[in-house]
Amino acid sequence: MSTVADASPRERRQRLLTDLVARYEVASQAELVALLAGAGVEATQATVSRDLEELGIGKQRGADGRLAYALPEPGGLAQVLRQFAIDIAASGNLAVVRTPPGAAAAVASAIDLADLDGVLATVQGDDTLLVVADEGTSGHAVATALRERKHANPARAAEPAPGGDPTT
Amino acid sequence: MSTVADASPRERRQRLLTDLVARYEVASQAELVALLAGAGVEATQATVSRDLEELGIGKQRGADGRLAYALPEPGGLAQVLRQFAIDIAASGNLAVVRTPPGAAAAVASAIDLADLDGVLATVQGDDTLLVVADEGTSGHAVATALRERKHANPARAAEPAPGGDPTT
DNA sequence: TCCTGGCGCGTATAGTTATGCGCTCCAGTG
DNA sequence: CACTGGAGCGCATAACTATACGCGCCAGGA
Repeated sequence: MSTVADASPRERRQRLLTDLVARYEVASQAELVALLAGAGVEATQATVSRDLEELGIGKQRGADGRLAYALPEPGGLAQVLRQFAIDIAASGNLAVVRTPPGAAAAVASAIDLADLDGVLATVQGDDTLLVVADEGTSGHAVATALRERKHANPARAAEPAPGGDPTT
Repeated sequence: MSTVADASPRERRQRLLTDLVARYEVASQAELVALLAGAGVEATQATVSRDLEELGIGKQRGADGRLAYALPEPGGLAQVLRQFAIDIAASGNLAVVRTPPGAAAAVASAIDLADLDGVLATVQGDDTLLVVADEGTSGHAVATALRERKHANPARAAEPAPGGDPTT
């Protein structure tokens, strides 16, 4: 598929965009158009807008509260799972995730940080990790949730889950 | 400080906003205004815009590529560092991060996942982790980068390199 | 009490981003 | 070759967001 030698102008532009967004605090598409032009790539704001959508790039607040373009969260759980979770199974109140050797810890802490509903704790070895389900939940449910995270694309939050809410 | 009993209308509104953004995929401020109204809170789009800035809320791509408001990244490196990195020091080609007992692994994998420039690898114990700098980089440089991540926010800060002038 | 400064917010509008429409450039077919 | 369908993109503009400005409210000092 995407060979590096493949230099369609479209791909080149998008690659450059990703790079610009990662490296600088860019606040507007007009700015991106200018930066692209500076790199010898012509494009209009409309094209950039469409590219940003395809690349999954959004706007987040910088240190000063200003909006700046940002790549899709690289530390997100979905990303980690997609990269490292070879297999996700369940037994009793446990979900079991297999990973490449040495990657279990990374997956475990990503799960911990994601603070998923129904997850009580994680323990990991080298290439395997156990996810302990809360009482009232099953390992299967947790495994399913993890699989969803893995296959559903992005990092987002939009759930019914009326229980256990810190606010309000 | 922010007592729960403190029912300033402003604070109430912002709390509600945070909640709405966390729970639903909201695409526009007009929508937020409507949702607020539905919860009995009157506000205009301008006010919402200002609130979002204060709350650090940005727009990220949802599953379908559409933009939706999103809370500041909870799993991000900055967040992890702020929460767990007690001290960041350096010696030779190493940066040394102290954490609360047991948290070193989480910080290490967050750093791994962030894929920082100049970072070759990480090794961690229970409450300490070593970050090995690339050749050509120093432990001090890495430590500085980590401190910046900790104190600044997600995106980077820099100057447009190619003489592009983002005029307005 | 009157004055003064700061904060919060609405209004109006400038600034920014998304998108309907139509054109051009292929690749695949007959 | 001519024909057809689809992808990619620019133009113009609608949709959306940020902000300059001004007003009203409130606390502190004279």
